[in-house]
Amino acid sequence: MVDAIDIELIRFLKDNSRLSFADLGRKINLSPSAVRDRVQKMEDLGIIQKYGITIDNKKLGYDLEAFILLKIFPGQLKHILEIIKDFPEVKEAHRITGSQNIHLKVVLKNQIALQKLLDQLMVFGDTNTFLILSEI
Amino acid sequence: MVDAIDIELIRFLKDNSRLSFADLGRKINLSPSAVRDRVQKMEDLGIIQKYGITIDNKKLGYDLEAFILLKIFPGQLKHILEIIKDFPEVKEAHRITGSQNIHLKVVLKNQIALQKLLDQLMVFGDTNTFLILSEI
DNA sequence: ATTGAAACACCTCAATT
DNA sequence: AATTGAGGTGTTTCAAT
Repeated sequence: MVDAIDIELIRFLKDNSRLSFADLGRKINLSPSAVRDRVQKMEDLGIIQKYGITIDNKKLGYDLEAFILLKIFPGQLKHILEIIKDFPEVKEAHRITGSQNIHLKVVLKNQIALQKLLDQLMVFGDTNTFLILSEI
Repeated sequence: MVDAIDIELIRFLKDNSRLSFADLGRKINLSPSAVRDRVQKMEDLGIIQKYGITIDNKKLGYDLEAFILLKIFPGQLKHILEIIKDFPEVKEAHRITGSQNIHLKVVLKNQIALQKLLDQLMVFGDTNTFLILSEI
């Protein structure tokens, strides 16, 4: 289904998703067409889900990043699952195990924006916020 | 520094980083050269940090994803900061505020792999693990 | 900062191995 | 599955505005 060459392709695309099929082929000694077939196969199988970019949010004026754990109040879970991705500040949302049921990664301009977001989230459950100091 | 057109370009590239400059130009009515100059400017400024892909780890046999909060033992922080990214299971690592100082996102084949990872991390601090049930 | 044009590279598809 | 070759498209560079 996926062989060692596919894993190599994934490795190079993870590092730079804008590499051309020709460039990828040169790196692993394969023709552009063969590379194309393999990449398309992985797209069709849903192994490659998306080609994206990483942005430096600080440089765009979003100086605050945080993880928020939510312990949703009884009966509110279905509702919050429907609306959580409509918050533009929420970049990632996961359901998790434990006494807290939702894990968010949020990006914000400043503490005031965080406060406003927490005010909104408080309606649905108890919040536990961890500010991100740096990437490692 | 960055104007509304740059933000538009970022928006399209976030959705599909393999779009050609010509395609991007068609979407926002700009010449390929102009698009290229703007994108390169954002790369040079470090606003665009990386072109990457999103992988469906489950389809590659990595069925387990988790967040791990670490409360590092006194004197161990410097050491773990140096080695944490050498763990192949660790996909993201952040320093955070709170009584726990490090937040990890890890991807694993199964519970046994998680157990082995936790055994290694226990040396440096107390661990608190949240399994990821699903993305929202 | 943007446009336009020419040379070059790349992508795609079909035929072939 | 991979390669090859051909036609169409995209990219790059540079001069001009």
